Amino acid sequence: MKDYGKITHFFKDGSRPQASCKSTACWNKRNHPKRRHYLEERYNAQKIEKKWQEFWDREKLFAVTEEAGRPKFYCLEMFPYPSGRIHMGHVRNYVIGDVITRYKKMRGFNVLHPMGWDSFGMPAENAAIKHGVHPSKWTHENIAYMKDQLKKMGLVYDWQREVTTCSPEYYKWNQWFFLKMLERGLAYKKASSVNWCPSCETVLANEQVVNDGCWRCDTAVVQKDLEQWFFKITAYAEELLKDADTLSGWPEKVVTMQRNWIGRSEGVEVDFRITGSERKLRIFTTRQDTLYGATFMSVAGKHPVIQELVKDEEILRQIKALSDDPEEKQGVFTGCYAENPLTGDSIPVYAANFVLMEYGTGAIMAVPAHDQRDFEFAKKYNIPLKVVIVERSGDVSVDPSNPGTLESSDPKEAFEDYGTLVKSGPYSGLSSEEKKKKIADFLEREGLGKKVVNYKLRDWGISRQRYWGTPIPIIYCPSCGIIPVPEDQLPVILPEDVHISGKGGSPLAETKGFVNIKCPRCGADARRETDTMDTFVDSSWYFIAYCLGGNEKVDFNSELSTLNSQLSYWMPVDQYIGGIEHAVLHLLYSRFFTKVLRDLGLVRVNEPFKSLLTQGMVIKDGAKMSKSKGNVVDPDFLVGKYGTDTVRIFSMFAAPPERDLEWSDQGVDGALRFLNRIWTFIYKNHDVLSIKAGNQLKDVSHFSASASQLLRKTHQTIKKVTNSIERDYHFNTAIAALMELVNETLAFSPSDEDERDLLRYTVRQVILLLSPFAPHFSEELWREIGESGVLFNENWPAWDDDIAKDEEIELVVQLNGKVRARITIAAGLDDDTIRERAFSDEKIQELIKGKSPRKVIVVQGRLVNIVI
RNA sequence: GCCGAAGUGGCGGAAUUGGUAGACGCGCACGAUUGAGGGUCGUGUGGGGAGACCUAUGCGGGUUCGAGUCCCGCCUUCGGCACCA
Repeated sequence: MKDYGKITHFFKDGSRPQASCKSTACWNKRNHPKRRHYLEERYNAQKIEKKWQEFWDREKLFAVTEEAGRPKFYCLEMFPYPSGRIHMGHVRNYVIGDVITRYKKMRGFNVLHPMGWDSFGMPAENAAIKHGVHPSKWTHENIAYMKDQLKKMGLVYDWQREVTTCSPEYYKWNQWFFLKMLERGLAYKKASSVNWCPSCETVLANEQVVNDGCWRCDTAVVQKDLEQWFFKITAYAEELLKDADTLSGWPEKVVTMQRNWIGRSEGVEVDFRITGSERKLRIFTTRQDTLYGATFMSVAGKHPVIQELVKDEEILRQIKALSDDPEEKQGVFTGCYAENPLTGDSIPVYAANFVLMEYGTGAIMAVPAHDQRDFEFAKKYNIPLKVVIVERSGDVSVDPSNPGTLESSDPKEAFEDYGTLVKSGPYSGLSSEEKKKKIADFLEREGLGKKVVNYKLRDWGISRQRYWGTPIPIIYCPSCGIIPVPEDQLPVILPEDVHISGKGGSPLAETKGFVNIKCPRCGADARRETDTMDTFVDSSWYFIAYCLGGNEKVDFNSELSTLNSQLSYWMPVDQYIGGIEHAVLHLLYSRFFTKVLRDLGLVRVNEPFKSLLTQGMVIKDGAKMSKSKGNVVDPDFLVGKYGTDTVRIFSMFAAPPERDLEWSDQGVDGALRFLNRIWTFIYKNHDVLSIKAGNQLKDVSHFSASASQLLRKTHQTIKKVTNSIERDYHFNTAIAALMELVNETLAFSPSDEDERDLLRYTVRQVILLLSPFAPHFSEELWREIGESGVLFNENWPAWDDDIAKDEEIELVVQLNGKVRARITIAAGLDDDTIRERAFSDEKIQELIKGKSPRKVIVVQGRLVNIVI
């Protein structure tokens, strides 16, 4: 175990950062050579930040190893796509993580805080098309630049664990997972109608279509029939849903979005016999209680039954011509009739534009009286309604034989609620809920149907017709068919010498050296798969790669026991921080991958992320920062102008992390002012403060009122800052509390040596509390007050509740709930005494003169309310 | 349409279990320092009123000694889903 506490020098070569008082006005320089200033007179952020960044980097202070018995904390921020430069959203995200990391470190945790690059993806290809630079070169240059930016922000990571998803060492394992999933039937290929982005010229998964547009470029998505590879995420639908209940550290909003996305519904599948045919039409419904009310059926335009049974060309033409406008219900009568299995009624079968082939069975029974869509459809095509459920109306019981039907009363809309059944044969008079179960049982018993569970969640299509991604390790052989690349031939390297034109299809298809290959089974000429994987595959397990030591160290074939000891030490991620935009996409895929990896015996956790913090956007002038709006703030510029500590303080102070943050240049000035005031104060009081403070105060009994107050405030602040961080990472209130303490500290003038001790003690606590937020600044001041260790190896300050307790409190005296007086009393008096004090107040006596109070309420530490 | 979150000074935002509304910061005003500006420091700052006081947390009700906080009904804004049978 590293003993950080014993570091006495600063750099490995034994040199120390030089004390640097250049001020000629500094008398200490002449008179007290042994107590020289460490600080310069003025706060020069650029200078000190560079120094400490080099120091942290050189000492690798955030390199961690598993230490059995020491509590771990895995703090993770969503890794960036290396688009070229860090933006303010990154700054906010990563500063939050850095503050948590430094805080947890000071609380004694073994903190894993890694960083990497989500470096496969379209912008690299676009750059290649536009500027003729190879995606690889472009990506690696961006990574180098952005890594430097992160360091300049004072973010500390275990860079030894860095991952870069576009490197073969990394994407090899994407391919390996693919093969493992193929073996288990979790990866498969099928032809289907897919979402196609004409601009990106690639397929998109369902989750990646946002408002009918591409999640990346907003281009309208079209449907296209293609063969592509899928991951069978639906095999885990039930578990993903069930385990959503265990995500107590996640925002409820995100969990709800995932539940809705999975979209579980319980119902029955029922077979309807088609009149004059052996063909049965299977439908899915969750409202089998309305089965008696079915007056027609609807099937999707693409339903196979149409091809089988409809012979009339004109009808087929009309079905094809059905509009896909969601506003307008449209249908065509197929000429077929079906039999209701419960009533034997013959009802017409329509093709309808609102029935989805992809959900359920692609066919429904239509109950216009109890489903709004069916209702609208029935009205349009003059199909009769049959009311089978009526509202339960209090104590008025409905006579099942004569329900007073709504049929004649021409309802305006369908009655979709549960209620009491009418006109439903033997089930009449029962409640919907009761009948649902009975009918389901009956159908199952009679072989007419079965209970099923349906999900909205679709399998995850991962094929992308792009170059800059992980090659799918598959070979197509004319005689052997689809052959997986043998495991020992991984990775299938993405060739570098390709021509990227941006015109149609993947460039890999035209790269002969890549495509043409011998079949590993029979040796015949064969072709490689030229699609690459969705980049969300890369980000679905990167948090596991970090645990194993980063890019080069990942090896899932190595001894499982070694793997397991690393993974079970670090996993799950204790705190994950990132944008809400991944609420479904990345977070759902990662949960799925974790479960698959668990079933492969690689990890032991069911869920990857214990707690999730979704930070708000950074906005300016009321809108999200964007080039087109011209309201972007450049982090490089800010750090150059103010220094990163000021930027960090403002970012953490201006709003709680989950809310949007309105950027304010004047607010940043204020943050700098705050730091400057502390700096100047410590510099000016050098002769008092440069003496190292003890951890205990000697004698506080004779303290002046102002000294007692400062001591109390110090402990109150430690408590408040700690609680703000622990409770919900509300750094804004933590910093506000620190500002209050600083204000009081600066106003304090000690009157003797014990009180000077107090000042030293308080300043020491301030620096410790400030250090996660303004780390460079704090390290510098730490030296000035005679300390030598590294700040984040110090213990986080503790408070004493007895000292933090107020001795005197101001009490509000209310008359009938309105504040009428304020009295100052000693803390801890009993109710009777407090009441007495309240009544003896002159103003109160005046106001209640002659009246006798009806009631007096005493709230300890708060107020007295006299009701007259 | 359905689901969820949020509405507090000129602005960003504070307010354990219902208990002093507006902490902290920005801005603004006045004063000090300075030749001047900037910077820094001090004082003040929800609205109304000379004042005692009155009035204020989107709007309207309710519960309570007491409501930003709890309940009912609306309005607005922002997110998510949107024919899922």
